Amino acid sequence: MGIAVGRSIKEAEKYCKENDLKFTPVRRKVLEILLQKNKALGAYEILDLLREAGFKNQPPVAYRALDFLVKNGFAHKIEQLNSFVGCMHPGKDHSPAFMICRNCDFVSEEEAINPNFSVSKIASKAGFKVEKAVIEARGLCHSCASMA
Amino acid sequence: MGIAVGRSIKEAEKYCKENDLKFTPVRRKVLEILLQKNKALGAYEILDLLREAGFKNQPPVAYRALDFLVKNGFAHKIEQLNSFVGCMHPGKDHSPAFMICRNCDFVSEEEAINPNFSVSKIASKAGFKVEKAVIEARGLCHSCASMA
DNA sequence: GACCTCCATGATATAACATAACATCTGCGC
DNA sequence: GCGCAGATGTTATGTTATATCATGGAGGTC
Repeated sequence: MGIAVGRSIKEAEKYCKENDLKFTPVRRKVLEILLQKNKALGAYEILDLLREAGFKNQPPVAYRALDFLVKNGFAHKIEQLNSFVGCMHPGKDHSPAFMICRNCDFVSEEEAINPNFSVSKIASKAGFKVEKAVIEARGLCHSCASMA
Repeated sequence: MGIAVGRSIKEAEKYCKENDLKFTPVRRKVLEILLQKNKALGAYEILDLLREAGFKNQPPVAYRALDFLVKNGFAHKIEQLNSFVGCMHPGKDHSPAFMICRNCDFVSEEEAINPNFSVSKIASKAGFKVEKAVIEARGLCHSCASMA
């Protein structure tokens, strides 16, 4: 396991302990999978990896764990891909924006909130109260762009 | 048919003529449905409405028409809902941001590009070249917020 | 007009993504 | 021990989307 992965897992564990959440074996394993693969994975890919690791592999197993991780900020769903990524800086209150490379499928997570950039600004013009913003860009990552 | 709907259909027709695209009966009907309902519709809802209108109703019928409309800017896919909306100002080159009301399901389309707001700004920090940006906010629309 | 090509449509099947519903187990407070 | 709440096991099904191959129809070319 990579050092960064281990650290993220430990942070998740700590956060759960502090907030009375159960960081059960399946949940931990799914988070490990997401962090280790470091790319967007579909629920059924995760399911396969769970089975390989000796867990049960009916769809609800993966979806429940993913719900938990997403709800608590340890993972995010990439709507365009119907897939999931581990969160690179859990715990922090954040507003992620995802950059999805159409060539290599790598997904990078950036911070979307800064003084010049806020979905709420657009929304307020429309009298809309934002609770959650999905920002996902498709294109080419630095390394794929330089190869082209 | 509403006046605005008729106008949008006419614009689509004109655009297709100018660009050598075939604005066929199914495609026109799907666009009409989207504009008339003025809300996000799933492919299978559209399929039902097509059947009622006397069209064939296998899934590819709807998906093909939707692909055409989305590709040419007459409609957009709302990724969070796996559904589709007619475009409020087709033809114009634009960067839409959607506001989805969790209470009434109404979807409004705003313009996301302005000097202070650009996904590309976030992306360039990461060396990422954006080709398409998905921006979708969930929350409460003005009228639902004021009722609460 | 016969022929060809291109794209749209028809039709069948299946893949991929997600959840409902209900049973069982487990940790924990009482 | 008992009951509660949340997690997991299990079966079934619902929902969204695409692959594939056959057929049709408009327009160009000879």
